[in-house]
Amino acid sequence: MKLVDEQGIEALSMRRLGAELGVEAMSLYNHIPNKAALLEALVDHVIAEVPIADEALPWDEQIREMARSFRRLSLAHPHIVPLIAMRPFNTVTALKNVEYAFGLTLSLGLNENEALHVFRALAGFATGYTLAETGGFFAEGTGPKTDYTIDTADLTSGEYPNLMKMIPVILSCNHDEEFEFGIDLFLEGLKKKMPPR
Amino acid sequence: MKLVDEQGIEALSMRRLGAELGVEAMSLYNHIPNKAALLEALVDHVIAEVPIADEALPWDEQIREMARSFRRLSLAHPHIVPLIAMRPFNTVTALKNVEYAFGLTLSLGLNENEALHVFRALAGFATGYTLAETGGFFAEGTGPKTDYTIDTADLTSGEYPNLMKMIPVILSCNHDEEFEFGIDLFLEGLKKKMPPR
DNA sequence: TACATACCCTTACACTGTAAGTGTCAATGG
DNA sequence: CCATTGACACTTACAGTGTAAGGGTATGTA
Repeated sequence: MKLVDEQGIEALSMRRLGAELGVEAMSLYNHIPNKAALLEALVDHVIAEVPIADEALPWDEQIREMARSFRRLSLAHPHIVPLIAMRPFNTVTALKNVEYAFGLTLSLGLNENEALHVFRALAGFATGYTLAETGGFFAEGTGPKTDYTIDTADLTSGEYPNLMKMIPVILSCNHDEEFEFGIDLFLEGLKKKMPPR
Repeated sequence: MKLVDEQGIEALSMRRLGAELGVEAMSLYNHIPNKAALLEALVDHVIAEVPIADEALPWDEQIREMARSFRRLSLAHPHIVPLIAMRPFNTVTALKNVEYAFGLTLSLGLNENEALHVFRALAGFATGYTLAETGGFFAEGTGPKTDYTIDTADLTSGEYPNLMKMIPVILSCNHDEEFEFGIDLFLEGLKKKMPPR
């Protein structure tokens, strides 16, 4: 984890990890079946840190807390976020969070199908947003520059008036606030779909 | 693209692509600077197919259409979805879609900051959901099986009552409908945040 | 004393992206 | 008409990857 956090995911090779541990690469195979399992363990380790929200809180505040925790821990290990986003939440540790989340959505009075939809919509937003954030949003210039890449400096022509108008807020945007805004949209929509209690 | 669609992203190596084209691997470098540019071109090619919605439609229907188109084309090239989700939308072709989307959100009467939030929330949901869908949702069994992976058959103990209750709907869930439900939540929340016109 | 287990090692293989250099056509300009 | 150029292909080579195969040794158990 230290290796990945400090040097990125492509720095994690069996030989390099071995060297870090003062051991040959092949010795690692006495502890892990293969590299895929190693990556899965990394994901599991991050997910394991996501705490269950305080069940005494109002349900919407619980949802907020879960999303915040997920994002906070993702941002703490940005190089692992693509791995997290790509794998289904079916690791040992993620199970307790899924169980909790289903309990929460079911308690809202929705039927099972709708409860599942709500969970997946929120999980989709949280992973998608965080993935984009760690990968570098459009026009923030953190992404890799290639032949196909556009630089904001190239947009001086009048072809993209709306985009030009947005550049200042893109550069000054507060991501914490933006993430909360996204959750707001969801929760407001959800409250409208919920049966009265 | 054909190679990736048929055999997965890891089947795309310079040598294999060369062989497919009846050419040596190094000859490809006369046309592309490096492999990263090749991948970026693939992403760009998919995004290029996402059509701008009919501007005569109501604004919420335009948003729906854009999200649907993005998902439809993503599902047509599932192995490329992780690449799409990881890169910022700053390729040449994606630019016109971003410009259009900003025009749409700005036209809702929101200020620029909020318009950006709305765009990113929707984009985050669409990419996150589609990524999860192509990667295999939890408990649908399409993900890779490793030591850390849970199988639904292992859940017979009473530790996860909510999860057990959800298994049937997880297996029978209609993803088209679910995606629409997610957009619903967003749009309902958005309508509540919008200034009256 | 015998055996099993845990853990490390070395060697080897097939594969990766790509730097460097060479060869060969077709088109262009003097 | 010939020289030069550029596009495009080739070969060779290098450092790096995951991991299969097999061998060594120290510890704990029967």
